[in-house]
Amino acid sequence: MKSSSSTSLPRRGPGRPREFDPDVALDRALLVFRERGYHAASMGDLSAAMKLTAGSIYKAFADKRAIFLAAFDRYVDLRHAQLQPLLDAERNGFGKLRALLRFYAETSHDLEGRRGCLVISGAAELATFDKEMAARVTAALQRVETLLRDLIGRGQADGSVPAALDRNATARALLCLVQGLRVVGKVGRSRADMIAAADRALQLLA
Amino acid sequence: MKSSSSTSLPRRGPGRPREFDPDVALDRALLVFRERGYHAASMGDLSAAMKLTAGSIYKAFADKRAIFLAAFDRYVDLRHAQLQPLLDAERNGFGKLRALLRFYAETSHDLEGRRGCLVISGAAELATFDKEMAARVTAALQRVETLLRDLIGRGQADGSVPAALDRNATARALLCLVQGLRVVGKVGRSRADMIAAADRALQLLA
DNA sequence: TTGATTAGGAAACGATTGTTTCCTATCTCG
DNA sequence: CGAGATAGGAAACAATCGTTTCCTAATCAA
Repeated sequence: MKSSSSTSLPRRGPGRPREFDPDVALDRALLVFRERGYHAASMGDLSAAMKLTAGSIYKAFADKRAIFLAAFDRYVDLRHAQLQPLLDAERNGFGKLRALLRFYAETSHDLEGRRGCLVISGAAELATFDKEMAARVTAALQRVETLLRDLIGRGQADGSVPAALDRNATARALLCLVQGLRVVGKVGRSRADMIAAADRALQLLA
Repeated sequence: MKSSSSTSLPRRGPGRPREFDPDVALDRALLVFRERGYHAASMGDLSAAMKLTAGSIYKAFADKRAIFLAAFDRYVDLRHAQLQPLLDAERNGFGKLRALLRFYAETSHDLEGRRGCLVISGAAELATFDKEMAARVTAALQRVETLLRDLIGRGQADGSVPAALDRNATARALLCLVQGLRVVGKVGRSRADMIAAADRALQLLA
């Protein structure tokens, strides 16, 4: 299937080669979707942000929905790519969990917080009547939940997290917490507020 | 200013009297907005759901945005009206907090969960470029946070919640948790999953 | 009654939407 | 080189959007 993820080769074949980097264009579209959501982002907005005419965009994407789906996938991948080194920098499970919660808090305040979360936009605007979109939202949430559960398990193995606590319920509760951080951060709270909330939630692991 | 909230009198004055109950119409519009969000809900959708022609709707509301704002206010009021008796049924602060978290969990699964939350829709779709909408979202979140903080304080007073814990940080963390329940519930998790997450979060008060 | 006023509703409105068309430019392949 | 194929981009496209108009119906004040 699609192996196109990031920095894939410009593709070899006949015809005039593409003059823009699809990932760069997608990063620009991503910002528009995050700020405006799906429906309020017009093709005009996307065209201006991507620095491409509508005609060129339609050569690369089937329709507006396809742009959003591609931006969505890229957004999810980028978030995890940004998070990973923060997790790697921590020694034990608890430290990694703290890093994860703080990552969400750090990206949920002020300017970066007001730029929204595509997962939440997709859930609110499209998931109800678009099964494929709903499946992607579910998968994106599941991915975070699984990561949380794995980190809890790791913490229990290395002794940094109490062995007694329910991994599944705790992972789900923390999943809700981080998604809530994104919601609350959309209307602009201070960094200190968000960090304090995340640190307070961390006490579920004490 | 507007004192129109619920079950206000049909208004006295000259001219043909209104034939529909604005609150009933608003309840119907509310469902459309919850399922589709703001932009994807067309006036045609609203007209059909409200059982009114567009012309009649525009007699009662300035524009589509005004319908959403009215539906938003009504949604927030209705949610608190549904929650209040559950709080009243509990004796101490901890019981009330448990009731609040479970109320969010109970309304965040399956059909009722897939119907979304207007606060989140408003935040994701409108708040970025509509200051008045952003203010309403902020106020709605603040109202829940304040309620949580008050209930924590009450619990600390009656001894059902540890006196040592940080009221502000805990209220904010629980606010994020319940908003996260609404996000996750949008793509349909089981009742058991949501209740378990809420109950697990409740251990922040132990 | 009569006049003023407002609601209900069908139809029409201009604007904007997402999308396509068409022409030119640039590449690969033989 | 020439044939085929694809990208870039301006302009045109049909459809849908939110909104208004206009006419009739129902009410209140006098």
